[in-house]
Amino acid sequence: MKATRNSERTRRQILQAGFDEFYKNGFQGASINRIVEKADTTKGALFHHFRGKNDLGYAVVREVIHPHLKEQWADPLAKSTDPITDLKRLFRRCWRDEMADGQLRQGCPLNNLAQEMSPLDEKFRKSLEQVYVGWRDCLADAFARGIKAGTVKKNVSPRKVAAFIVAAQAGIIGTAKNAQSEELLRQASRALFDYLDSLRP
Amino acid sequence: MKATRNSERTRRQILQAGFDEFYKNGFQGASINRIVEKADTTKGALFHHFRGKNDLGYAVVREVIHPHLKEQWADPLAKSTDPITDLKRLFRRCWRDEMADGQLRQGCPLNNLAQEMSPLDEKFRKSLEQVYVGWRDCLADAFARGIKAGTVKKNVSPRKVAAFIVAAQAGIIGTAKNAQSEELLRQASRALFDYLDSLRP
DNA sequence: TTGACAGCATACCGACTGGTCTGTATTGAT
DNA sequence: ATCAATACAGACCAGTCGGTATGCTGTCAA
Repeated sequence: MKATRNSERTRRQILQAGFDEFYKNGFQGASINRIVEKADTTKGALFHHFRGKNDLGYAVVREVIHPHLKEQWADPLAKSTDPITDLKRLFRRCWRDEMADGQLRQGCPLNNLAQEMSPLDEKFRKSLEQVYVGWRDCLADAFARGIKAGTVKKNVSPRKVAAFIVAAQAGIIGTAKNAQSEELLRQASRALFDYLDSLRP
Repeated sequence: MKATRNSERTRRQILQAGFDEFYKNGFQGASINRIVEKADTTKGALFHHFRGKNDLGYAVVREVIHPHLKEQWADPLAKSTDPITDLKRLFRRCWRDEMADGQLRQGCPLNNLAQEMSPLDEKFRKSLEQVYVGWRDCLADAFARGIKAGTVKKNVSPRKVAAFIVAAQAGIIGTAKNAQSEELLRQASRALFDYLDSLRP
């Protein structure tokens, strides 16, 4: 029995437990029974707040993953006029902070879900793509400002660079996770930094 | 009833059906029942040739995915002394040929399995990592030869470049699959080509 | 105080899962 | 011809899956 009935709190607990379970086992490998157990509630609550497993998945993308990514990556770059410097700092911070608590093992929650679910469920794909679009747009805008500010070469295409950086980032995290190798993470990152530096005027 | 009893043929049918099913639904989403149905055989046959679902997965990586990747990517580069030119040609061929039959929808079979299974099963991770290591080593060797032949800048680190290219390739295919966009695939690829060109002497 | 309804708990459901077991047909060596 | 051993076939199993139906309980407006 709960301390006091609190709908919003229950919902958040289910969302968080869902995120954890999806992150750990993938969406298809995730178990609703384990989710409600971790959330310290029951199926009645879950199916009261969400229409089903898929719906919970969309909500996790929208209400857990997206805000987290936005806060961690998009917001710090929102007004940057020197994206190369700022990106390198963000990457370094990410490797240092987040790799400690399991990113190297489990990879990127967004990319994990995308690789697994986007071919299987169109709504999933669209939910996830929205996050990617936001991240790419943010990067492209930052590079456009960088060009204006003279911190980036004039003849680069912001959208092209943004598309590549997002892809490279996902790929680096993914291959490093499979190799379970910080060394590989560092090697690939240094190469990415080389690429970024090649965009300087 | 089969035309004639043929152990090797049955085994190959199960491997191929397993590959198809894993590729389409992911490993956890794959169904043994569907696999034996597609392979036009029964559970008896499957469990005669393989110890279980996981064992079939390892075999698919070893005997289907690895040889295919090797033939398609590693072999053509095995003796290259101008990896930048040859890689660009291989990439272009890949986008043209394979994107037609579902690579844009389903992504890279190796990377799909890696992202899903490597955190969940150490044997899976090692099987997959072997393929990645082969691909990276092949690339690194090609760049080392390129340096000697003067087609690549002297001061680049072959291993670093190889790690980055493999990661970028996986990332590009993955993000393009999620976006379902050939345009994104081309944008990111052109940026990768820019990077490759920056390694010229 | 009393309905009315949201918020949840629990028992339960059919479908399907990976895996086992037993039986049988085919094969190759002797 | 005989005898194992191999190569399956198909019934069967316990367990888990996502999802539902029903009913109780706390909350709050009237």
